[in-house]
Amino acid sequence: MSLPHPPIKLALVDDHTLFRKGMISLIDMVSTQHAILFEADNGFDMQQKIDKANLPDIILMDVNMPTMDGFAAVQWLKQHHPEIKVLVVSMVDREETVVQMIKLGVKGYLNKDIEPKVLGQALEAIANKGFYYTDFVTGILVHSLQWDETKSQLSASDLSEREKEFLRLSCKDITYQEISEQMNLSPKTIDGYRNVLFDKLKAKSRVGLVVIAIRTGLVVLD
Amino acid sequence: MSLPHPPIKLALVDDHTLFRKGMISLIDMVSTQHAILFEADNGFDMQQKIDKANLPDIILMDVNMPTMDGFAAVQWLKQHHPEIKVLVVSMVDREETVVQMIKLGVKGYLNKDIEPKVLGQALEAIANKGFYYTDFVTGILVHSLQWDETKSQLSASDLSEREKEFLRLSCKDITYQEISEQMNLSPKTIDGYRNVLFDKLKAKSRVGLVVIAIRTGLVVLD
DNA sequence: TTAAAATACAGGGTTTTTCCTGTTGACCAG
DNA sequence: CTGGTCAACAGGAAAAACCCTGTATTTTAA
Repeated sequence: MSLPHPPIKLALVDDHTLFRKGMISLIDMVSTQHAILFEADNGFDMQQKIDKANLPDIILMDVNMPTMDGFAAVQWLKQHHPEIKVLVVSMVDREETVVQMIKLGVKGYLNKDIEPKVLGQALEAIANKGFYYTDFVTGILVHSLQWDETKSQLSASDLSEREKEFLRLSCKDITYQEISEQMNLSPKTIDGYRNVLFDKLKAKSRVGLVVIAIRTGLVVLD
Repeated sequence: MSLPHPPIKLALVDDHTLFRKGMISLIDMVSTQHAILFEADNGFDMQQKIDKANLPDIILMDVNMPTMDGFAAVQWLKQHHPEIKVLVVSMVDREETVVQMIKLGVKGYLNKDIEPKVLGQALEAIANKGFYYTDFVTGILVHSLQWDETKSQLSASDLSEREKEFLRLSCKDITYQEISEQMNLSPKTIDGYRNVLFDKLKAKSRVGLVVIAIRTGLVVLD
């Protein structure tokens, strides 16, 4: 369980001093092949302490911090030092938070209540493979992809086949005139479909129709 | 590595007889606690052979099959027997295929060139935890979430802060008049923003703007 | 410092979208 | 057989979206 030969350069960004110190002592226990370059209280502090001539390989990042939180800090890193890998270590495990962080490109997301050896595994995996995602994170990712039919008040079955076809075409960069041609219907009939869908989806305009259709998964963009 | 006590009821859907037989002998090797209820050549065949009084716990499903492929078969199962867990075992590992299958709710996705013992682990995990996702699948999921700046010809940096704001508001169910008010600009200025974005995003209408913005990740729906 | 972008705005016209009311024929149930 | 619902369609008109040309100011880069 020892880390690879070139010492891994680490940095910690977390507003709780005690937690940072605890982390460091844990890392010391699971590995000798590492160096802590700096500790920071928040994203802003990190910006000040980061040394362009000696960048860390991995930054352990908290999410909730004053002044400049984890999201802003990761975004800044992505912009200015994209080669630095971020491992989030946070107490929050809300689906939205995890997904958002993954979207921002973090290489791992650990809950603060994990076993110390998992931390070692994560650091090792990120240093070698480039990422470390637990079953917990994967589960959230999978769940976030699946469109919960129950979560959406309107089920796809509330729409007729023809209405779904109209909705699909409404999400393309074409006029109703062209939609009527592709559906072999009069533009006036299209007028009717639009009106019933405005009512069913509670939209006020075609743009509303489009965003609701996409958000609820009724229409999938190609 | 033995499977849990109540024997797991399995079924296989794959158009290659030889592969099915091979799978079965492999499963026999890694476990004694299971029963193969039936084998099917494709989704349609599966529909015929499935016995409502004795449903399988897990179905091993191929993707590419004649008559009724894996996608259609999984969709049918989701509709008619949502309690059956599907483990995809396929040769294709295209990102889109994997993501699509996960969206359909499959509990695992294995490539056909895996080690036999991984198959045993997968079956065990699906029977117990309900899912089994390899690093391979997780990697694809993570990647599919991250908007590849290079994949998209237009980077977010090609748009000014004000233009991104306009785009964001354009994806709401409001008129340009209302957008102009929210941005504290004249409707005529909004006219200008629309025109430059039509040009930059190669859209022909506001709907085109919306779908491109969402597809490229320039705008995230709330 | 000077020219080129970028930003904000206007006039005025065309096209598309949206909304309202109303008709016709098909199909289904009492 | 008849009333009720539904899909398809129309006329007509107001609102919104779209398009083109042109101006003033500010910001940026050579």
